[in-house]
Amino acid sequence: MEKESIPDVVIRRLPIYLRVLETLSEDSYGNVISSFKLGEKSGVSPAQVRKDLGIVGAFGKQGLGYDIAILRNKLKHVLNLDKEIKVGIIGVGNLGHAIARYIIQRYATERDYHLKLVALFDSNPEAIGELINGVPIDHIHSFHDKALELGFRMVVIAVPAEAAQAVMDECAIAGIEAVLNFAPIHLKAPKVIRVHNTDLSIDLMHLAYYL
Amino acid sequence: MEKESIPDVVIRRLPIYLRVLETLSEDSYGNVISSFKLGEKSGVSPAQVRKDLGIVGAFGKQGLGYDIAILRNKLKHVLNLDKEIKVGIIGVGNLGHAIARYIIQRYATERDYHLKLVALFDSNPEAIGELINGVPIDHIHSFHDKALELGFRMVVIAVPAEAAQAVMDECAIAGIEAVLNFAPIHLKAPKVIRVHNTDLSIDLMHLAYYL
DNA sequence: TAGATTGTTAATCGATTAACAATC
DNA sequence: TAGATTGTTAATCGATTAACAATC
Repeated sequence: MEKESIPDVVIRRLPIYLRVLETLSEDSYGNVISSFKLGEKSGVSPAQVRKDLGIVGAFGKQGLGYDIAILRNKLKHVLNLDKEIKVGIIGVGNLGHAIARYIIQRYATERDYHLKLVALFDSNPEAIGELINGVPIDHIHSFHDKALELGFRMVVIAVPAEAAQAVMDECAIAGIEAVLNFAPIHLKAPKVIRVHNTDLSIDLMHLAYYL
Repeated sequence: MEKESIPDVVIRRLPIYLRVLETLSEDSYGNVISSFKLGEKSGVSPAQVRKDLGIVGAFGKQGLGYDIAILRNKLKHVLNLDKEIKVGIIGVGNLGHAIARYIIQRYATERDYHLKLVALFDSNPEAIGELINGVPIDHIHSFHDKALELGFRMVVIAVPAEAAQAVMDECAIAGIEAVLNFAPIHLKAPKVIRVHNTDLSIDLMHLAYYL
C-alpha cells in the first residue's frame, strides 16, 4: 500500500481494469467478476490480474471472483479517483481543443468521472477570452496565478515542441505535480514532477514497423 | 535483423531516437552524436542507447559516436519509414479531426515525413463529403472498397467505444495490418493485426496516482 | 459436497545496468 | 599518443507465467 511498493507497470493497468468495471457497473452490487473475465476484457492474463489486484490490496473470494462494486471503489481509491481532480491544459490548438472538449464532455455526462477541466492557457492573443464549453482561455502569463487560485496540480501540455520546455519550467515553478505531455520532445523536469508522454507520430512510427 | 529478433521495447524507442536526430539534421552530414547525448535528449540511458542501436544493426565509431545522417537513415529503414505510409482514420469527431489535421499538417510542412493521410470515414451522414485539408470524409460503408482502392494498411480508430469493435472487425475483413486505437475499449483482433492503444483518460488516471 | 476460482510461491523469462577491453 | 566512446558480456533487476493448495 505504500506508494513506493506498487510498481508503475501495475498502476498503469489499474485504469484499464477500472474501465472494464465501469461498463459493468449498472448491474453491479453483489455481482462478481472472475480474474478470467476481467482479464479477457482488459487484454491481460488471469494470473496477472490476480497478482495486480493482490498487490494493491484488492481481494476476492475463492470459487467466485471479485465483487464488482467493492473492486471498483478500491481501484478508484488507490488511483486517487475518489476525489475530484482538477486539470489545466496549456496550448489550445487542434489537439488542445479536442482534449478539452473530451474531458469536459465526459465530466458532464458520466457520474463518477472525477477529472475536471478548470483552466485553459494559450499564448495566442486572438484566442484569449474564448470559451470552450464554458471554460475560458487565459494567457499563459497568468498560469502561475491561476494555478494557485484554482488549485490544480495536473496539467496537459499541448503546445508546439519549441515552446514545451519553457512551459514545463513554468509548471515546475507553479508547483505542478503531474504532467501529460503531448509535445514531441523529451522534457526535463524536477524529480518531484511526474511526466508522462504521448505522441501520435511516435505511436504511428512504432506501428509502421509491423507493416 | 529478423522481425522476430528485435524486441518490441526496442522498436518503441527507435522513433524517439529518430525524433531527436531529426531536430539535429540541419547541420548533419559528417556530424556525429554520442550515445550520451542521444540518450540525454531521449530520456534513455547511454548504455540502453548503445544496446538498442546494436540490436537493430546501427553501429558507431569508438571515440566519436554515431554518424547522424547514417543513423537517421538506418532507423527510418528499420521502421519502414523510407517509404510513404498511407493512413486512414475512422471516426471524425473532435479527436479524429485533430488527428487528421495533425498528420496532414506535418506531411505538408516536413520534408521526410512519410505518414500520409489518404482517407477519412464516419457514420454521420452530415459529415460525409466534408473536406479536411482536401481529404474527403467517406461513409464507413465504403471502407472496404476504399481500403483496397487506396491501398492503405494502417488505420486510426477514433470512434466511440460502442462502435469500435465493429470497426475493428471491418478492418480485419479489409486486410488492415496495423491499428492505432483511441477508443476506450480493449479490442479483439486477429493476430495478424497489430493493435496499439492510446487513451487520454487512462493516461490521466495513471497520472492521478502520483498526485 | 463438487466445482470454481483465489492468493501465493517458485520458475521462467526478459530487460536494464555496469563495466571494461577494444579501438577510433 | 591521450582521450573518448563504442560494442558486448556478465550481473542485476524486475516482470510474467505456471502451478497448485486453500477455500468459498
